[in-house]
Amino acid sequence: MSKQINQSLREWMDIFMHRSMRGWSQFAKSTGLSMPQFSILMQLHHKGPCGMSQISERFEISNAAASQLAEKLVQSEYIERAEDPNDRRAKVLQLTKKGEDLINAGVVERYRWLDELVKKLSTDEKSKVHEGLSILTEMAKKLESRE
Amino acid sequence: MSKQINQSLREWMDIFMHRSMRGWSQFAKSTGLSMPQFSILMQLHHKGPCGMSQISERFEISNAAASQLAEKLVQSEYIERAEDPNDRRAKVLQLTKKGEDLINAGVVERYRWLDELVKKLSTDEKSKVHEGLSILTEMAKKLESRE
DNA sequence: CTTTTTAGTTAAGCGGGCTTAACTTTATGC
DNA sequence: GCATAAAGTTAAGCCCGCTTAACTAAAAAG
Repeated sequence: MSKQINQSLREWMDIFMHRSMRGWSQFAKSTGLSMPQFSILMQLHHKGPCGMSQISERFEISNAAASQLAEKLVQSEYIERAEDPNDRRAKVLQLTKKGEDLINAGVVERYRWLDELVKKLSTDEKSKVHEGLSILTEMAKKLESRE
Repeated sequence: MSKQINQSLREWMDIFMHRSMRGWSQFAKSTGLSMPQFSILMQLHHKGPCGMSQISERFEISNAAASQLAEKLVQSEYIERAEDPNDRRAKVLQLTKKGEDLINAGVVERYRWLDELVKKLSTDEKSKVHEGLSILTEMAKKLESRE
Protein backbone atom coordinates (compact mmCIF):
# COMPACT_ATOMS: atom_id res chain seq x y z
CA MET A 1 0.00 0.00 0.00
CA SER A 2 2.71 2.45 0.93
CA LYS A 3 4.30 1.78 -2.41
CA GLN A 4 1.12 2.48 -4.25
CA ILE A 5 0.53 5.76 -2.58
CA ASN A 6 4.07 6.90 -3.07
CA GLN A 7 3.75 6.03 -6.69
CA SER A 8 0.59 8.03 -7.12
CA LEU A 9 1.99 10.97 -5.20
CA ARG A 10 5.06 11.12 -7.34
CA GLU A 11 3.24 10.82 -10.56
CA TRP A 12 1.01 13.65 -9.56
CA MET A 13 3.87 15.86 -8.45
CA ASP A 14 5.71 15.18 -11.62
CA ILE A 15 2.87 16.42 -13.72
CA PHE A 16 1.84 19.18 -11.46
CA MET A 17 5.26 20.58 -10.76
CA HIS A 18 6.11 20.76 -14.37
CA ARG A 19 3.12 22.83 -15.11
CA SER A 20 3.43 25.12 -12.18
CA MET A 21 7.15 25.73 -12.23
CA ARG A 22 7.22 26.71 -15.83
CA GLY A 23 4.02 28.61 -15.33
CA TRP A 24 5.31 30.71 -12.51
CA SER A 25 8.51 31.67 -14.16
CA GLN A 26 6.69 32.67 -17.29
CA PHE A 27 4.24 34.68 -15.30
CA ALA A 28 7.08 36.36 -13.46
CA LYS A 29 8.73 37.21 -16.73
CA SER A 30 5.52 38.64 -18.10
CA THR A 31 5.33 41.04 -15.18
CA GLY A 32 8.89 42.18 -15.76
CA LEU A 33 10.08 40.74 -12.46
CA SER A 34 13.00 38.38 -12.14
CA MET A 35 12.48 35.02 -10.46
CA PRO A 36 14.33 36.02 -7.29
CA GLN A 37 12.23 39.15 -6.97
CA PHE A 38 9.07 37.24 -7.66
CA SER A 39 9.98 34.55 -5.17
CA ILE A 40 10.24 37.14 -2.45
CA LEU A 41 6.74 38.32 -3.22
CA MET A 42 5.49 34.72 -3.12
CA GLN A 43 7.21 34.23 0.15
CA LEU A 44 5.71 37.32 1.72
CA HIS A 45 2.34 36.19 0.46
CA HIS A 46 2.75 32.75 1.94
CA LYS A 47 4.43 33.54 5.24
CA GLY A 48 3.40 37.12 5.85
CA PRO A 49 5.53 40.16 6.72
CA CYS A 50 9.11 39.59 7.82
CA GLY A 51 12.48 41.24 8.23
CA MET A 52 15.37 41.46 5.87
CA SER A 53 17.33 38.72 7.60
CA GLN A 54 14.50 36.25 7.24
CA ILE A 55 14.67 36.79 3.53
CA SER A 56 18.37 36.11 3.35
CA GLU A 57 18.02 33.03 5.55
CA ARG A 58 15.15 31.50 3.65
CA PHE A 59 16.69 32.09 0.27
CA GLU A 60 20.19 31.39 1.44
CA ILE A 61 21.60 34.58 0.04
CA SER A 62 23.66 37.29 1.73
CA ASN A 63 22.08 40.12 3.61
CA ALA A 64 23.35 42.49 0.99
CA ALA A 65 21.61 40.59 -1.78
CA ALA A 66 18.34 40.56 0.11
CA SER A 67 18.61 44.26 0.71
CA GLN A 68 19.21 44.97 -2.95
CA LEU A 69 16.34 42.82 -4.11
CA ALA A 70 14.02 44.39 -1.59
CA GLU A 71 15.08 47.83 -2.74
CA LYS A 72 13.94 47.06 -6.26
CA LEU A 73 10.62 45.74 -5.05
CA VAL A 74 10.12 48.87 -3.00
CA GLN A 75 10.95 51.00 -6.03
CA SER A 76 8.38 49.18 -8.11
CA GLU A 77 5.91 49.45 -5.26
CA TYR A 78 5.25 45.77 -4.75
CA ILE A 79 6.41 45.84 -1.16
CA GLU A 80 6.66 48.25 1.70
CA ARG A 81 9.74 48.54 3.90
CA ALA A 82 9.06 50.05 7.28
CA GLU A 83 11.10 50.41 10.42
CA ASP A 84 10.38 47.81 13.06
CA PRO A 85 8.94 49.70 16.04
CA ASN A 86 10.45 47.20 18.47
CA ASP A 87 13.93 47.29 17.04
CA ARG A 88 14.94 50.32 15.11
CA ARG A 89 17.73 48.48 13.33
CA ALA A 90 15.30 46.06 11.77
CA LYS A 91 12.84 46.49 8.91
CA VAL A 92 9.45 45.00 8.30
CA LEU A 93 8.77 43.97 4.74
CA GLN A 94 5.25 43.44 3.55
CA LEU A 95 3.29 43.29 0.34
CA THR A 96 1.47 46.38 -0.82
CA LYS A 97 -1.93 46.01 -2.39
CA LYS A 98 -0.24 46.08 -5.76
CA GLY A 99 1.93 43.19 -4.64
CA GLU A 100 -0.98 41.16 -3.33
CA ASP A 101 -2.92 41.73 -6.50
CA LEU A 102 -0.03 40.56 -8.58
CA ILE A 103 0.33 37.30 -6.73
CA ASN A 104 -3.38 36.65 -6.79
CA ALA A 105 -3.50 37.25 -10.51
CA GLY A 106 -0.73 34.71 -10.86
CA VAL A 107 -2.58 32.20 -8.77
CA VAL A 108 -5.72 32.57 -10.83
CA GLU A 109 -3.83 32.20 -14.06
CA ARG A 110 -1.82 29.29 -12.76
CA TYR A 111 -4.83 27.35 -11.63
CA ARG A 112 -6.86 27.76 -14.74
CA TRP A 113 -5.52 24.45 -15.93
CA LEU A 114 -6.61 22.83 -12.71
CA ASP A 115 -10.08 24.27 -13.00
CA GLU A 116 -10.35 22.77 -16.45
CA LEU A 117 -9.25 19.47 -15.08
CA VAL A 118 -11.74 19.50 -12.28
CA LYS A 119 -14.56 20.36 -14.63
CA LYS A 120 -14.03 17.09 -16.45
CA LEU A 121 -14.51 15.02 -13.33
CA SER A 122 -17.77 13.37 -12.34
CA THR A 123 -19.40 14.35 -9.06
CA ASP A 124 -18.25 11.15 -7.48
CA GLU A 125 -14.68 11.68 -8.62
CA LYS A 126 -14.70 15.22 -7.36
CA SER A 127 -15.69 14.18 -3.91
CA LYS A 128 -13.00 11.52 -3.80
CA VAL A 129 -10.37 13.99 -4.91
CA HIS A 130 -11.57 16.45 -2.36
CA GLU A 131 -11.37 13.88 0.37
CA GLY A 132 -7.87 12.79 -0.54
CA LEU A 133 -6.51 16.30 -0.79
CA SER A 134 -8.10 17.38 2.44
CA ILE A 135 -6.31 14.60 4.23
CA LEU A 136 -2.99 15.62 2.73
CA THR A 137 -3.49 19.26 3.47
CA GLU A 138 -4.47 18.65 7.04
CA MET A 139 -1.41 16.59 7.69
CA ALA A 140 0.88 19.02 5.92
CA LYS A 141 -0.37 21.84 8.08
CA LYS A 142 0.12 19.79 11.18
CA LEU A 143 3.69 19.06 10.25
CA GLU A 144 4.40 22.60 9.19
CA SER A 145 3.18 24.10 12.42
CA ARG A 146 5.62 21.92 14.30
CA GLU A 147 8.72 23.07 12.50
CA MET B 1 -19.23 20.77 -4.35
CA SER B 2 -17.16 22.38 -7.09
CA LYS B 3 -16.31 25.15 -4.67
CA GLN B 4 -15.17 22.72 -2.07
CA ILE B 5 -12.90 20.87 -4.37
CA ASN B 6 -11.38 24.00 -5.77
CA GLN B 7 -10.74 25.15 -2.28
CA SER B 8 -8.98 21.96 -1.32
CA LEU B 9 -6.98 21.90 -4.50
CA ARG B 10 -5.73 25.39 -3.98
CA GLU B 11 -4.84 24.89 -0.42
CA TRP B 12 -2.86 21.87 -1.31
CA MET B 13 -1.06 23.57 -4.17
CA ASP B 14 -0.25 26.51 -2.01
CA ILE B 15 1.50 24.36 0.49
CA PHE B 16 3.03 22.01 -1.93
CA MET B 17 4.27 24.55 -4.39
CA HIS B 18 5.97 26.54 -1.77
CA ARG B 19 7.92 23.61 -0.59
CA SER B 20 8.84 22.33 -3.98
CA MET B 21 9.70 25.59 -5.68
CA ARG B 22 12.09 26.68 -2.99
CA GLY B 23 13.34 23.14 -2.74
CA TRP B 24 14.21 22.81 -6.36
CA SER B 25 16.01 26.08 -6.62
CA GLN B 26 18.07 25.26 -3.58
CA PHE B 27 18.87 21.87 -4.92
CA ALA B 28 19.88 23.41 -8.23
CA LYS B 29 22.13 25.84 -6.45
CA SER B 30 23.73 23.06 -4.45
CA THR B 31 24.68 21.32 -7.65
CA GLY B 32 26.25 24.47 -9.04
CA LEU B 33 23.69 24.76 -11.81
CA SER B 34 21.64 27.85 -12.49
CA MET B 35 17.88 27.59 -12.53
CA PRO B 36 17.62 27.92 -16.31
CA GLN B 37 20.16 25.15 -16.78
CA PHE B 38 18.45 23.00 -14.24
CA SER B 39 15.06 23.59 -15.79
CA ILE B 40 16.32 22.26 -19.06
CA LEU B 41 17.41 19.06 -17.38
CA MET B 42 14.01 18.77 -15.71
CA GLN B 43 12.36 19.30 -19.01
CA LEU B 44 14.40 16.66 -20.77
CA HIS B 45 13.60 14.31 -17.94
CA HIS B 46 9.92 15.01 -18.18
CA LYS B 47 9.42 15.18 -21.92
CA GLY B 48 12.33 13.17 -23.24
CA PRO B 49 14.91 14.08 -25.89
CA CYS B 50 14.24 17.08 -28.08
CA GLY B 51 15.83 19.60 -30.40
CA MET B 52 17.26 23.00 -29.67
CA SER B 53 14.22 24.83 -31.01
CA GLN B 54 11.88 22.97 -28.69
CA ILE B 55 13.91 24.28 -25.81
CA SER B 56 13.68 27.85 -26.97
CA GLU B 57 9.96 27.52 -27.63
CA ARG B 58 9.11 25.96 -24.31
CA PHE B 59 11.14 28.39 -22.29
CA GLU B 60 10.33 31.32 -24.50
CA ILE B 61 13.91 32.31 -25.01
CA SER B 62 15.83 32.92 -28.21
CA ASN B 63 17.52 30.17 -30.10
CA ALA B 64 20.85 31.67 -29.22
CA ALA B 65 20.11 31.53 -25.52
CA ALA B 66 19.04 27.91 -25.74
CA SER B 67 22.17 27.05 -27.62
CA GLN B 68 24.39 28.70 -25.03
CA LEU B 69 22.65 27.03 -22.12
CA ALA B 70 22.86 23.66 -23.83
CA GLU B 71 26.55 24.21 -24.48
CA LYS B 72 27.18 24.58 -20.77
CA LEU B 73 25.22 21.46 -19.97
CA VAL B 74 27.18 19.54 -22.57
CA GLN B 75 30.42 20.84 -21.08
CA SER B 76 29.42 19.68 -17.65
CA GLU B 77 28.29 16.37 -19.13
CA TYR B 78 24.69 16.47 -18.01
CA ILE B 79 23.36 16.27 -21.55
CA GLU B 80 24.40 14.92 -24.89
CA ARG B 81 24.01 16.88 -28.11
CA ALA B 82 23.94 14.71 -31.19
CA GLU B 83 23.12 15.39 -34.79
CA ASP B 84 19.61 14.45 -35.83
CA PRO B 85 19.97 11.68 -38.39
CA ASN B 86 16.83 12.82 -40.21
CA ASP B 87 17.81 16.45 -40.47
CA ARG B 88 21.44 17.30 -40.29
CA ARG B 89 20.73 20.88 -39.32
CA ALA B 90 18.96 19.79 -36.16
CA LYS B 91 20.34 18.45 -32.91
CA VAL B 92 18.97 15.92 -30.49
CA LEU B 93 19.46 16.79 -26.85
CA GLN B 94 19.16 14.15 -24.20
CA LEU B 95 20.20 13.52 -20.65
CA THR B 96 23.33 11.54 -20.00
CA LYS B 97 23.36 9.07 -17.14
CA LYS B 98 24.94 11.77 -15.01
CA GLY B 99 22.04 14.03 -15.87
CA GLU B 100 19.42 11.42 -15.08
CA ASP B 101 21.07 10.63 -11.80
CA LEU B 102 21.11 14.26 -10.83
CA ILE B 103 17.42 14.72 -11.43
CA ASN B 104 16.54 11.54 -9.63
CA ALA B 105 18.62 12.55 -6.65
CA GLY B 106 16.70 15.80 -6.63
CA VAL B 107 13.40 14.00 -6.76
CA VAL B 108 14.32 11.77 -3.86
CA GLU B 109 15.47 14.70 -1.78
CA ARG B 110 12.47 16.77 -2.71
CA TYR B 111 9.98 14.10 -1.80
CA ARG B 112 11.47 13.21 1.51
CA TRP B 113 9.02 15.61 3.08
CA LEU B 114 6.16 13.90 1.34
CA ASP B 115 7.32 10.51 2.48
CA GLU B 116 7.31 11.78 6.05
CA LEU B 117 3.85 13.08 5.53
CA VAL B 118 2.55 9.83 4.14
CA LYS B 119 4.06 7.87 6.98
CA LYS B 120 1.83 9.72 9.42
CA LEU B 121 -1.34 8.68 7.65
CA SER B 122 -3.48 5.73 8.66
CA THR B 123 -4.02 2.90 6.22
CA ASP B 124 -7.47 4.14 5.46
CA GLU B 125 -6.28 7.67 4.84
CA LYS B 126 -3.54 6.42 2.58
CA SER B 127 -5.95 4.58 0.39
CA LYS B 128 -8.21 7.59 0.12
CA VAL B 129 -5.31 9.82 -0.81
CA HIS B 130 -4.17 7.30 -3.34
CA GLU B 131 -7.61 7.14 -4.88
CA GLY B 132 -7.96 10.88 -5.12
CA LEU B 133 -4.56 11.41 -6.65
CA SER B 134 -4.99 8.63 -9.14
CA ILE B 135 -8.12 10.28 -10.43
CA LEU B 136 -6.34 13.59 -10.83
CA THR B 137 -3.35 12.06 -12.51
CA GLU B 138 -5.43 10.08 -14.96
CA MET B 139 -7.33 13.12 -16.02
CA ALA B 140 -4.22 15.25 -16.26
CA LYS B 141 -2.61 12.75 -18.56
CA LYS B 142 -5.69 12.59 -20.69
CA LEU B 143 -5.72 16.37 -21.07
CA GLU B 144 -2.00 16.56 -21.67
CA SER B 145 -2.04 14.01 -24.44
CA ARG B 146 -4.56 16.10 -26.27
CA GLU B 147 -2.58 19.29 -26.38
C1' DC C 1 29.45 53.85 29.64
C1' DT C 2 32.12 51.36 26.69
C1' DT C 3 32.47 47.20 23.87
C1' DT C 4 30.55 44.02 21.05
C1' DT C 5 26.96 42.15 18.38
C1' DT C 6 23.15 42.58 15.26
C1' DA C 7 20.34 44.63 11.21
C1' DG C 8 20.72 46.68 7.31
C1' DT C 9 22.83 49.59 3.40
C1' DT C 10 26.08 50.83 -0.31
C1' DA C 11 29.56 50.12 -3.83
C1' DA C 12 32.79 47.45 -6.70
C1' DG C 13 33.30 43.58 -9.36
C1' DC C 14 32.28 38.95 -11.17
C1' DG C 15 29.64 35.69 -13.65
C1' DG C 16 25.36 34.36 -15.86
C1' DG C 17 21.40 34.75 -18.90
C1' DC C 18 19.43 36.97 -22.56
C1' DT C 19 19.08 39.59 -26.96
C1' DT C 20 20.46 41.11 -31.43
C1' DA C 21 23.14 40.53 -35.39
C1' DA C 22 26.09 38.17 -38.51
C1' DC C 23 27.18 33.68 -40.10
C1' DT C 24 27.30 28.46 -41.46
C1' DT C 25 25.08 24.51 -42.88
C1' DT C 26 21.32 21.79 -44.38
C1' DA C 27 16.61 21.26 -46.16
C1' DT C 28 12.55 22.94 -49.17
C1' DG C 29 9.84 25.26 -52.81
C1' DC C 30 9.44 26.39 -57.39
C1' DG D 1 19.43 23.99 -59.70
C1' DC D 2 18.75 28.15 -57.39
C1' DA D 3 16.54 30.99 -54.07
C1' DT D 4 14.62 30.86 -49.72
C1' DA D 5 13.73 29.20 -45.33
C1' DA D 6 15.04 26.73 -41.17
C1' DA D 7 18.28 24.94 -37.28
C1' DG D 8 22.13 26.18 -34.75
C1' DT D 9 26.30 28.68 -33.46
C1' DT D 10 29.16 32.62 -32.08
C1' DA D 11 30.20 37.16 -30.35
C1' DA D 12 29.19 41.78 -28.42
C1' DG D 13 26.81 44.08 -25.08
C1' DC D 14 23.33 44.74 -21.48
C1' DC D 15 21.10 43.87 -17.11
C1' DC D 16 20.77 41.36 -13.05
C1' DG D 17 21.83 38.76 -9.00
C1' DC D 18 25.23 37.69 -5.91
C1' DT D 19 29.42 38.19 -3.00
C1' DT D 20 32.80 40.66 -0.37
C1' DA D 21 34.13 44.57 2.08
C1' DA D 22 33.54 48.89 4.27
C1' DC D 23 30.19 51.44 6.64
C1' DT D 24 26.08 53.33 9.76
C1' DA D 25 23.05 52.87 13.35
C1' DA D 26 20.86 50.65 17.06
C1' DA D 27 20.63 47.10 20.66
C1' DA D 28 22.86 43.96 24.21
C1' DA D 29 26.51 42.65 27.20
C1' DG D 30 29.97 43.66 30.50
